[in-house]
Amino acid sequence: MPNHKPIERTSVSRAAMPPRAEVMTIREMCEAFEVTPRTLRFYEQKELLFPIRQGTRRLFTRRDRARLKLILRGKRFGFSLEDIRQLLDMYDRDPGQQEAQLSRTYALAQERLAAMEAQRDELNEAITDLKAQMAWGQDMLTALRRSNRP
Amino acid sequence: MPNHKPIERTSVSRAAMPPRAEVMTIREMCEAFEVTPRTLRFYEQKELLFPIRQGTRRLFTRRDRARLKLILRGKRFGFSLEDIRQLLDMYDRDPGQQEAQLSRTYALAQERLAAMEAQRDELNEAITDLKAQMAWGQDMLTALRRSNRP
DNA sequence: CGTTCCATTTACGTCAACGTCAAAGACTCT
DNA sequence: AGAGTCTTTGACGTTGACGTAAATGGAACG
Repeated sequence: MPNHKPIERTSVSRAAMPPRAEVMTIREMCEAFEVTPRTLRFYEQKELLFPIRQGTRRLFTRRDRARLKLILRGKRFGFSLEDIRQLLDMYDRDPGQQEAQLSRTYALAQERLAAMEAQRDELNEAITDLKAQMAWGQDMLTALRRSNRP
Repeated sequence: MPNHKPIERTSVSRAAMPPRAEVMTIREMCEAFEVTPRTLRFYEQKELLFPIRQGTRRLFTRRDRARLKLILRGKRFGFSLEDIRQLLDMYDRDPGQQEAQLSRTYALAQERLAAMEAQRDELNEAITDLKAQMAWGQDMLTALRRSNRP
């Protein structure tokens, strides 16, 4: 029985690094952001992230982390990955057009907001209707039970 | 120029039928329920509908119409077609177990309701957050505009 | 040097509810 | 009999965001 405690192989080198590591491995990223490795590779392939390489291994920089934050935020709002890519791209291309970029982003956000509110309203209508149906079913059930075993 | 007015080919035979036609053609169904032919054929293939045949053509009975109504209602509530099929099947199998059937349906409806409410809550949170982000962006924009052209 | 354990690459699979052809009837009017 | 207009069947395509499996590679531990 070699060792009980799993050895943290890279614990020495990582402990020697500055408190907030410059780069993170794929696994560290996964834990930090609650995503799978597949997701990170997928995002790289879709040009949403650009991890550097140490040999063949990916190392995610602060930039990648900032981007991933934005990606996950965008997803919550219902933006597609393609939408998000275009936005991030825009900010990357020329770091001068701040105003134009922000106003473009704002416009897209407005669209999204409207869509989300529409969806919520539909959902609420459906919920209301379902509740009505259920009330009806409830009554039906009571009546049935009464007649089945009085 | 043969005729301007499009002739209703089946107008005679259909006019001869009782006021509320016993069966409907696929096209009539599509118009009545705002679905495509593909949808109706798909539902038949999935054993949600059972139109009879006149030669090769489908004729949808009152039963089909009742089922379709339920199918579309179920869809609004977020039930999958498979869920719906099972429910309809259940009611079909033995028209005796009314109480058991209704109570099963009620239970499923409760699940659905909970899911829908959860989804709505998530959506609402996202909406709130997006609005917050947008307010921030709004401020940013104002500040940028002020500094860009004062 | 061998074992272990990651990581990577590649590529096909998934899921739902249809959409979108294409080819071949089928019906009716003329 | 031809023309025009449905209808049907069959089968592959679509969409998004990954999941999953297989084969390969490399690094650290012992």
